[in-house]
Parts: sequence; structure tokens; C-alpha cells
Amino acid sequence: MDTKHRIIDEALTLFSEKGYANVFVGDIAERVGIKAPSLYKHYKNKRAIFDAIIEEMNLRFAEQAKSLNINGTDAVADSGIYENMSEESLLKLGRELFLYFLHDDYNSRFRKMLTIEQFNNKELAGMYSKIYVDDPLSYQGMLLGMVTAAGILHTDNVEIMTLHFYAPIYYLLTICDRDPDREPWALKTMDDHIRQFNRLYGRNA
Amino acid sequence: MDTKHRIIDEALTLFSEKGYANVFVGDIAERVGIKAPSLYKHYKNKRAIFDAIIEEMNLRFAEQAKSLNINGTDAVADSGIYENMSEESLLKLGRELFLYFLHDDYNSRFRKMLTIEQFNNKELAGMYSKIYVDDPLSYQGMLLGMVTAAGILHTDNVEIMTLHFYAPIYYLLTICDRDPDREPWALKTMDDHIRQFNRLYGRNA
DNA sequence: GTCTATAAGAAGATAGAC
DNA sequence: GTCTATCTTCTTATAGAC
Repeated sequence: MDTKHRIIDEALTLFSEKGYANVFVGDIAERVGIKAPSLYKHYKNKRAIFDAIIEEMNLRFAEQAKSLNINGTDAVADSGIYENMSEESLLKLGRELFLYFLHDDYNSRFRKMLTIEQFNNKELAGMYSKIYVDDPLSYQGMLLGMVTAAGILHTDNVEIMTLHFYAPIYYLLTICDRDPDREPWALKTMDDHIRQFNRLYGRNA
Repeated sequence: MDTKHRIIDEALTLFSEKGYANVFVGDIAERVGIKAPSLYKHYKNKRAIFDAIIEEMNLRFAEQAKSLNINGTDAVADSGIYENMSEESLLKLGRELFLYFLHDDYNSRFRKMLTIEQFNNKELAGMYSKIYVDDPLSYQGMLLGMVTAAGILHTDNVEIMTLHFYAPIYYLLTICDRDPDREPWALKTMDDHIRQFNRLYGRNA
């Protein structure tokens, strides 16, 4: 990884732990293994490093959304995976979603940074809403809508069903971000949640 | 309100919007209507203001918990409100919880401050976990446990049932903190959530 | 308790040698 | 591209008059 990229990588780590204002240019430089003034050959100023992180994350999430749509909407609708949606499939969906969000290197650091900066930066607040509210409710809503249409789950309000599936996952995620020691409990709770979800929506007309 | 208290009041507002590091002693003083040096007659330094906020909030939440326990555990168990728990009662419980957390002057500002500082301050992370994870799951778990024992709702896992009740409320709360424009949608979604919750857990054996 | 003036220090950023 | 030295600005905090 070249210096320019290592700078935003280390900066992201620091910003996600302390927030923008508590991270000094010298801290970032030290992690990269250079002195602060050298850093200014790569970025115009501190804010430019921050902006570069946002830009990189926008790119990553755009790619992520793209691949989710390819493997999601069309492929799923065309194939018919959802027609065989079992409790095991739901558990897998929930666990993968949870562990990916929780442990993916960029996702976890970027989520913490968004959490810290959301009230002080409208652009980041908008990104947070998109990534953790609008997109999941839309994507999972689509999936669960298909599962419902196939007669595997049952509801007259897919939006609330999606909320019931996703909100506990989101909640457990924020708990683990704050206190990683709770991860084993969260994983067990995740499974219990999805099994219960499956029972609740599986047997109602 | 005396100057000493107005300082922590204005400081809390600023810390909840910008975070500790982005608020300057001069900003706080300006809001109070004095100059920065005058502020040091009331508090030893900037950190002492922050600590005073934490202390005040600990007091408030201790009182809150106390009154919840008085009007909660004992009174509820003794009376038997829960035996008459209807959909309307559940709606009321959810709405009151939600609107109190969302609009209570101290709760909302303090929650934002906790959100911003949680990864940089273990004490605040602990407070967050207590206020928004442990206490709600424990208090609501107790209530829903009684409702279940009374045969009004049905489950073999009260912990997950409580998660299913509370996680969507928490989720909607964080959404409104970030984007107050979504409050009307959140309130409607709250009601739909609770009605659905009542249907799901009301008819299962 | 509040003010003005100011000290002390931290942090962002630049200059210019290598 | 990296360094040392330095400048500038901002922020905390103190001194001392009123």
C-alpha cells in the first residue's frame, strides 16, 4: 500500500476511535512512520484527509450496493432461492449481515466514525441514514417481500416485518461496537431472535 | 437558574451538538452571557464542567430509575395493571417511552453526548449501555414477563420478546436523533410496530 | 463575580535543505 | 518525499483591576 493510501487508512482508524477533532496530524503521521510535515506532500491539509476517507467510503459502498443488487434483486428474483427459504437460510442471512457489518475492516471503522461525527456533519448523517436505515430496510424489505409472496412467511405489512427482522440486528451491532466483550452474547441473541422471528411470521396467516 | 448551573446547561447543549473537543470554553461563556475568564470562577477548568454534567446526569438517572422502580416493579406487581394490558396499553407504553426519551430536554441532549463520546470514554460507554441496553431490557423484560405470566402475551423466551418490543423503538429513536424530520414517520411506524407486536405475541401459544 | 490583558502551550501548516 | 526549524493561529488558563 502506498503512503497516500496508508495515510487515510491510519487516519480512519484514529478518527473512528477519537473523532476528527481529537486526532492530530502528527498522530496520523506517526502511525504511518513519517513526520507531520511530510504528510502535507500527500494531502493539502487535515480536512483533505478526512474528505479522502469519505470519498473512498462512498466508492466502497457504491460497489457494495452494486454487488448486492446483482446478487440481490435480479439474481434472487430470477433464481428462486427465496422459495426454499428455510429457518437455516434466515439464520444464515442474519448472521452474515451481522458479522459482515461488525467485522469488516472498513465497515466497522467507518461506522464508528459516522456515529461520532453524525451530529456535527450533515453529509455523514446522510450517509449513516442511507447505509444503516434506508438501504437495509429497502434491500431486506425486498427479500422478505419475495419470501412473503412465495408463501413462506406471512404478513400484511412487509415494512414492519422488515423492521422486526432488522432492528434487533442493528441494536446488537451498536452494542458490540461499544462493548466487544458482548459479542458472544450478541451472537447467541441473534440466533434466538431469528428463530423467534421465523416462528412468529411463519405460522400467521 | 444560577450561573453555575447555566454553565453546565449551555455546555451540555454544545457538547451534544459538537462533541467535547469542538466546544471551546469561550463558546460556553458566550452562551451564558459572560466572558471566558469569568467561567473559571465557577469551574476549575473545562474538564470540570464536563465532569459536573456527568455527575448531574448520574443523579437524574438514579432518580429516574428509582421512580421507575416505585411506579414499576412493586406497584405494578402489587396492583395488577398488567392483567388488563390491552393493545392500547402497549401502544401507550411504547409511545410514552419513545416520546420521553426523544423529547425530554436532558435525556435527548445527554444521549447525543453519550453517542458522540462513547468510543473515547469508557465511563460514558458504560452509562450508555446501562441506560439504553441493560436497564430497558431489564425493566421492560420484567413488565412483559408479568404480562406473559398473566396469560395476555405468549412466549417461551421473554428476553427475545423484550428485544422484539424494544429494539425497534431504540432504532426509531436513533433515527430521529440524527434526522428530526423523520419523527412523523417514526411515530406512525412505532404504532404499526406495536400493533404488529401485539398480534404476533398475542395469538401464539 | 465580571472584566481586560496576557501568558503558556498546543496544533496546523509552511520554508527550505537534503 | 522526507526531514528540521519555524511561523501562525487558536485555545486554555491566569493575573490583577474593578
